[in-house]
Amino acid sequence: MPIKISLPDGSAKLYDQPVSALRVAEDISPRLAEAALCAELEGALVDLEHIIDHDAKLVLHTFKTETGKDIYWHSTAHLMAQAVKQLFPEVKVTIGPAIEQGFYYDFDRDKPFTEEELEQIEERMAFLAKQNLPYARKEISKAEAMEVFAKMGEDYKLEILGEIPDTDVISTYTQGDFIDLCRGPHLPHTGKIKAIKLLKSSGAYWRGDEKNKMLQRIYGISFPSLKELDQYLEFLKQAALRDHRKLGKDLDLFSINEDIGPGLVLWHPNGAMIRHLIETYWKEEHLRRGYKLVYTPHVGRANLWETSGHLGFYKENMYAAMDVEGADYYIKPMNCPFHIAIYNSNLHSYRELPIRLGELGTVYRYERSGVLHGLMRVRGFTQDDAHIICTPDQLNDEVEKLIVFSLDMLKHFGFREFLIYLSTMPDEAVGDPADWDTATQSLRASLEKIGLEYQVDAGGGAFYGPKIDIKIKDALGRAWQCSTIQFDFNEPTRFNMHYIGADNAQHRPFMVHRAILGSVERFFATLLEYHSGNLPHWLAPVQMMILPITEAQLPYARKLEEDFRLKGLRCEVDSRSEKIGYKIRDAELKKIPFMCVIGKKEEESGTLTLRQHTVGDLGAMSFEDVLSRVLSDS
RNA sequence: GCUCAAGUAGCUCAGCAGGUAGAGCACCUCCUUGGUAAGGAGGAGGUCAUCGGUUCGAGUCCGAUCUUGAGCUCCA
Repeated sequence: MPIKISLPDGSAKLYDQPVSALRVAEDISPRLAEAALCAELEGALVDLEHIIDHDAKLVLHTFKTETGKDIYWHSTAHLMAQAVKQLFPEVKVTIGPAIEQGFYYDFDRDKPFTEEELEQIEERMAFLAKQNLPYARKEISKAEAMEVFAKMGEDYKLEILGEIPDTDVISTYTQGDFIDLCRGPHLPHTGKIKAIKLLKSSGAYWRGDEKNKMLQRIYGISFPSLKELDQYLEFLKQAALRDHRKLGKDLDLFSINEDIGPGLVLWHPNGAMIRHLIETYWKEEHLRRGYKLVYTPHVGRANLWETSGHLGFYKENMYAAMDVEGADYYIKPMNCPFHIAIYNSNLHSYRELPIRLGELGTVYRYERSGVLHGLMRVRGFTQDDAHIICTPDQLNDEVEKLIVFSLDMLKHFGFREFLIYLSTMPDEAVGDPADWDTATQSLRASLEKIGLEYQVDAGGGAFYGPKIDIKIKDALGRAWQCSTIQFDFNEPTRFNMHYIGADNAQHRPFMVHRAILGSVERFFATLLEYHSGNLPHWLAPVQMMILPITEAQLPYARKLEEDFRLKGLRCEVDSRSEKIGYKIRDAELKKIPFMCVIGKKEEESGTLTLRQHTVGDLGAMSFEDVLSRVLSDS
């Protein structure tokens, strides 16, 4: 009875006796056999050496698939551990997984690895790679494994082994003189690893717990060719140029001042203009969708925060109380208690619901000094916050509208790729688990109805309710949370919120917290990085620079400036006594979307010559043409 | 908060066998009035993050503090 191996393209191969995955690859094409890194058999990942002895679906992974990259980098991590053990035998190995871009391995060592040592390790890795050492899998019992790693003094491996059930089969992978506890699979041999770069080293706690010992982590990346490595290093270089902290300085958008305090942002005129444009658009969109805008204070009495539960659940993120005539006041870390107070200031009928209260509310949270990062992570920031108070049967509809609203708004700013997460009940939570389940299902149903791909973050919800988060990526591909839609079981009860139902009885409303941009600061940073500072022209602080060729055109330039401004265009005149090339260069570096060159010709013919940032000369056109072109949204 | 690294003019950086600071750009003045990414000359600008120590003498060595960066942990 032949063995039938089904392939992803729908075809199949028949074999009379068991074959290795590699053999199947060879039979498909020699090139595939060369490129193949590991195999997936009926959804389970296995080595290429794995012998297939029954009918099965087979997928071969190369460096082109995520799984292929994963295996490739994981094997490189093992190679790094081998090199480190050879060079520094006293070091203990711990764990070394593949990550989104590369891999790391944590080592227990007294002192950090220096740059020179990283180079040494990198060289040793290249040397070992060239030897084509096979990654040999071996399955042993837990007892045997304990003995092997105890003999080597690898305490961390023993700790990991200790948590594996006694009956499980343990696998080890050995390449050359290095043996590691590992589930696998791995590359067939080290020779597949052609280009290696160790990027940085830093401290990392064992198992990510700051109570544990700090280990030395080395990050690296590898590729099947030098060309791909060079491309990646070039990408890192380009990403650094798009860093919002650099752009913020270059374009004079914002600063953070040591004397004022870390994590506290100063918005310069150009940055403030962009923020104003974002916020104006935000307000208009919210009014269009039935939101009511509110304003609330920055501080509130201790009693308020006790009622809300923040002093119980959120105190470590709040700043110390300030004394006002003997009463404690806290600066707000969230806006919700204030919005609830507005709701509670009146009696509400079910006919009024849903009520949607929105505010660009500035909050202050204590963040540990080590986590601050440009505008991405600060101590004072403005949330585009809103609270939706609705009846239980309005919930699904509201959540759905919210998801659509969020995506629409993010798309309007140019974003196209989103990571969506559904976060469920954490260990420490308030509310009835049955309610949690209902709300979580509602969030899930909305996501599925709209047809969005999402990941479940089990236990990642807030203490007060489950949530949907939408993240967007920065220049380096790091994801930052923007939109968040959070269900709240906590505060409606604590603040005794209610509405009068059709039955003339009091009912508890449902409440949803939500932010679309997240924080204006973080959103602004991701926006800058996404567009490399070349903002869509509706967001540019200066949309057009008027450049007179000589001082003789200055009066005409001033007149145009005024005319354009009256039409709602943000423009300025570069009146310096410099050559046109110099003024163009300057406007280009400032990433101003349009330049309007005014010379003798233009003044006499009444036309304008337009130039677009990064595009170049667009030729002569009329005042109206320039206007419509510059004011268009795209 | 933890580990490591760094902090010199508005910006980017040089200076480090310890002998009281330098470049380019930006800025100001003057000359030049020039058609699509830098015209020329001159000038001004720094208690070398802060505080303390070692030394005849410290940007340079040591310590503490503050801030920044890369991670860890945590989050909008």
